[in-house]
Formats: sequence, C-alpha cells, structure tokens
Amino acid sequence: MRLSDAIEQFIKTMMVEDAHQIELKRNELAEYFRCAPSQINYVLATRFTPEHGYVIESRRGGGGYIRIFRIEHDNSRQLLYTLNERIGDTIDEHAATNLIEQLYEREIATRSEALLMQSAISHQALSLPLPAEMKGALRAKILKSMLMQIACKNHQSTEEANHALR
Amino acid sequence: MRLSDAIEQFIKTMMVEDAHQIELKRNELAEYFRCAPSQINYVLATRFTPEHGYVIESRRGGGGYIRIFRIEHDNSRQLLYTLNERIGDTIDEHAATNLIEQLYEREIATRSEALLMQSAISHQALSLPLPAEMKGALRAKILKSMLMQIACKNHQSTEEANHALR
DNA sequence: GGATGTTAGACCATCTTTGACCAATGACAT
DNA sequence: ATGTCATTGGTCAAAGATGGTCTAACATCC
Repeated sequence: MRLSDAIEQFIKTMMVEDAHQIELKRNELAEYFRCAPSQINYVLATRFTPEHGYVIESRRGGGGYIRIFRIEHDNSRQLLYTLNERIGDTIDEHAATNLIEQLYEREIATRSEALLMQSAISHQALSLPLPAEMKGALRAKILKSMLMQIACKNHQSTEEANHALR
Repeated sequence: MRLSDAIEQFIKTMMVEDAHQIELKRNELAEYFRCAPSQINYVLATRFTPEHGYVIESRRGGGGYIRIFRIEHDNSRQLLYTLNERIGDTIDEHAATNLIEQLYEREIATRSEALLMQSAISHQALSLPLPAEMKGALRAKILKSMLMQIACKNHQSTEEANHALR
C-alpha cells in the first residue's frame, strides 16, 4: 500500500473514534511512518481539503500542532455537492448571492452568517484592480472557506475557538 | 499547554475578577510559573499589546510593579470605528486575527461571526498566486466590509431595542 | 513514453523559552 | 545632598521546537 494512503487511513481512523476533530504532531506522525515530515503535508494537501470536507488549522513553534476538522455527516453530502459542483474553482457574485440566500432559507446558515458571507464576497469587498477570473477564483475560495467553517463550528469548543483565532 | 498560554489565561482570569485592571509583580509571577522573568515580558509583548486592546504601565526598583489596563470603549460602534481606522489599506493575517479576537472577547462579534471572519481572511482563503501586498489589500477590504456589516447589524438591534422601550 | 501522483530533503518561517546584561528606583548611610 | 547598593523590571539575542514550501527524483498508470 502506498505510504500516503496508509497515512490517510490512519488519520481517518482517528477521526472516526474521536468525534469530528483530531490534533496531531507533524513530526511524531512522520516518525511513526518513518517518512519525511513534508509527507504529512502532502497527504493533507491532497486528501484533507475543503473539497473533501475537511478544514485544517495549524501552529508552528513550541507546542505546535495540526488540527483537522471534519464536517458532520448529516449535511456533508449536500455541502460537498455545493462546494464542488456549485462553487467549483470560480463563482460570480450573483451566483454566490443566490447560493447564500438558499443556505439561509434552508437554515444551514443563520441570518447573521448569511449577511456576513455576503459582505465578504461582495464586489465592494473585492474592488481591486484584478482580472475578473481572479476575482471569481477568490470569491470561490473565500466562500468555500466560510462554508466549511459553518459546517465545522459546532464541533469546536470555546477554548479551541480562542486558539483558532490566534 | 504552552507556558505562555497558561500565563495569558492566568492574567485574563485576574482581569475579569478585578475590574479590567490588575497589578502584578514580574518576579512573583515568574516564580509561580517557574520560568524566567523575561517570559512574562514575552507574554505581555505578544498578547497584551494595544493591538489586543491593552495598555501596560510599569515601574522598576523597590516596590516595582506591572499594571495592565484593558482599554475601555464607550460602545461597540466606537470600537468598530476605531478598528476600521486601524485597518487602513492593508493588513496582514496576524493583525487581522488580533482584531477579530478582540471583537469576540468584547462580545461585539459572536463566536460564530468571529470564526467566519477569520476563515474569510485566512491565508487559505486567499491562497492564490498574488503578490503579498495585493493579499493584504484584499484582506483589508474584506475585513472592513464584514465589520461594516456587523456594525450595521448592531445598530439595527439597538434601534429595535430602543423601539421596544418606547 | 508522457502525464500524473509520491516521496524525500534542503531550506524557510514562526513561536517559545531562557539567560546574560542593562536600567531605573528607592532606602540608607554619610 | 550625594553616593551606594539591593531590588525590581526591560532588552535582546541565541537556542530550541515546530510546522510550511518548493523542487527534484522517483513511481505508477494509462
């Protein structure tokens, strides 16, 4: 079996047991699999992306860590469809607005969250001299990032939220 | 847990009890945590700056002390305004994170809003091939746009509250 | 054999902790 | 008043502890 697949399985097994969130040490994991630490990054970059339904958060320095959050299974299918099919690599403001509207109507996002997302991807927020394709790509990334946050937020404790904010 | 985080928590706990202003002895605190006195300075320098909403005053020599004040704001609108001013045309992720954390700690933004803003301006959300200056400018615009939204929302609820009182 | 996916490693960025050395203050002796 | 010195806090740089990025070499799959 490929190393990357083994690491992927290992992490996913950890997540099954332990709710929707795990914390790991890059060097320890690399040590365990006797591979280069950057191998861990490779696995995360190719198999634990927002498109796969995961959010990653990390910190360097003493006491550093890598945390992986997984979205809840209930909404995950719907959300992943939204992320991959409806947003994709780019999205214009109009489509994004419609999408946000829908999420609000379906009570996946609160009114407050919907308004905040809207303001983050509005033309005003992205009013810089950039090619339209770049703006579309940016909007897609930002929107995906925020949607994953909403999907994961219920798993994070307040304490962890503080960390996430640092 | 990291020593610095423990010290930070310790101080913040003191502040809550003690009306947003405390006095401490550097050496005593260092003794308590069994660390180098300069560790205290490190914590203050990285977590209790004006950017975090704190001001520090100290004196050396016999009877020396360190006083920490939490900056008060008349109301949330003022703070939002101040922060908006502080952002300027560009802001890096670290500074933005500090701002958002401050809003959360002062209950101007909810946890959900804080996390959402954080994810919108995170480096992951802006991970496209753009020069760093452009990313900083984008982050500033996005953040301001979101802060405006929150200011708006808060203002509306204030209006509603006023209305209800009439 | 070319496109795509893996792996390792060199080099980088960030955060924390400690310690040597510096500066200010106040008590006290002269 | 002035000098001395113990008492405190401040600065800065080095070392340590992590994780990130980039790229070349290698492997695998059509």
